Amino acid sequence: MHRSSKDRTRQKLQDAVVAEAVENGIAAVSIAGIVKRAKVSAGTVYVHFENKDDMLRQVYLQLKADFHGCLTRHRDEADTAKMVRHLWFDMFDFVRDRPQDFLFLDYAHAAKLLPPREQAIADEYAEDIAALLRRGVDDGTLAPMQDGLLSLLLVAPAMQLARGAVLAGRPIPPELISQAFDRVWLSIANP
Amino acid sequence: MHRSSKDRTRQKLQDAVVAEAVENGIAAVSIAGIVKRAKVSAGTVYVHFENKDDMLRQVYLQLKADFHGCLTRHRDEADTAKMVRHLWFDMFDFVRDRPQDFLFLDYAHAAKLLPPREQAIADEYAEDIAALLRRGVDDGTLAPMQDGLLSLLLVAPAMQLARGAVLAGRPIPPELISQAFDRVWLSIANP
DNA sequence: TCCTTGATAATGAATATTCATTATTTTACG
DNA sequence: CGTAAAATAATGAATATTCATTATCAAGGA
Repeated sequence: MHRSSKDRTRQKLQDAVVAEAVENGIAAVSIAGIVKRAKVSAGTVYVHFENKDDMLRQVYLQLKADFHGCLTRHRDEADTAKMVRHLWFDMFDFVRDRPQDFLFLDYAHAAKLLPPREQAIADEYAEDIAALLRRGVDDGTLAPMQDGLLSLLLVAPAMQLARGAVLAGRPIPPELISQAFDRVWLSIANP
Repeated sequence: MHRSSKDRTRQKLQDAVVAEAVENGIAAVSIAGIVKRAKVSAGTVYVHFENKDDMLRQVYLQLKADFHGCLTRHRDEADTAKMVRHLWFDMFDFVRDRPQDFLFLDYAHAAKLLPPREQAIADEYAEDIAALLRRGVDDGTLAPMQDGLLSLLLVAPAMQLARGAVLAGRPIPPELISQAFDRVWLSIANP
């Protein structure tokens, strides 16, 4: 099997999709642009994907899974305060290492790429984070509050901070990540 | 045949653009879909706008201005704590009154609709909010921190809360808005 | 030899845009 | 006033364009 070659082509396509989408917006991604960037011919796309929409969907789901895997790397950390800290910093590691992929996730969310069934899979990731945080409420580390509010207070500022930095094309200074976390912690901690 | 005044037709088109974009994603808005929804003929679009992209841009800029005007309605309130509270609750008023328009703004942001020149105009709104908050730092009400962090801590959770509620199609209970504000306030207030 | 990819061209369906015509409103002038 | 002319808005069928997709054939590597 010439498997490795096939995988590499797929990865080239995925990277090209991300780059095109980030540069011009998802609405403007075209097969022509993608194959030009990936240095691949048009027909090759249809060896790997059913069609353009399928390609966008698959890339999105793949990155979404990568991202969530990165965020929850330390889900087994018993000390909730530490676990939440890891969650925060791991997210910025992903953003530092794969800024384009991160932006694509951000854009794709607003582009209605997924049909309900697959959207439900994506939504489970958010629910998974919420469940992790509930552990913190149960053990008294985090303040009890309405469902979903906790993850919102934690995740929204992080995403916004990352988005801003990536768009501006500059790295996020570690001390800013740290400072932001300290402020956010004030809003979610159990006093 | 009955003719409505010019700006009534324009408004119908704008509403149709928003509705179509929110329903299927901005990538999928088509002239056909818009004119069907607005109950006007295809040619009418080109009476009001140069072309499809121009229409999307103008709608976006209009809504962006509306939204910012709503947020900063109480910019002259001398008591910064009160002013920030107003900012928060006025935003949710906008979301309650015009949920579709709000979602459109959210989607459009990720769709690279604007060329740099016009994007700069849109960016000034964020800078305006940041400036308002700096007043709060100067008078000791808000905690001093890195540039932009303050507005991020305030605005990101609000947007996320609103987005979630609108997508789920349910109104945001006032006490949730209030509770969220109290938590966010902990992260931005000067102790 | 078989599988994957590259290059190129052709197809056609979707859809953006044009424009001559019709409808309505506003203005000007008796 | 009343009404003709001018200005403006809207129409929608016709046209132009874009672009995803398919087809074909050649080449290269395991």
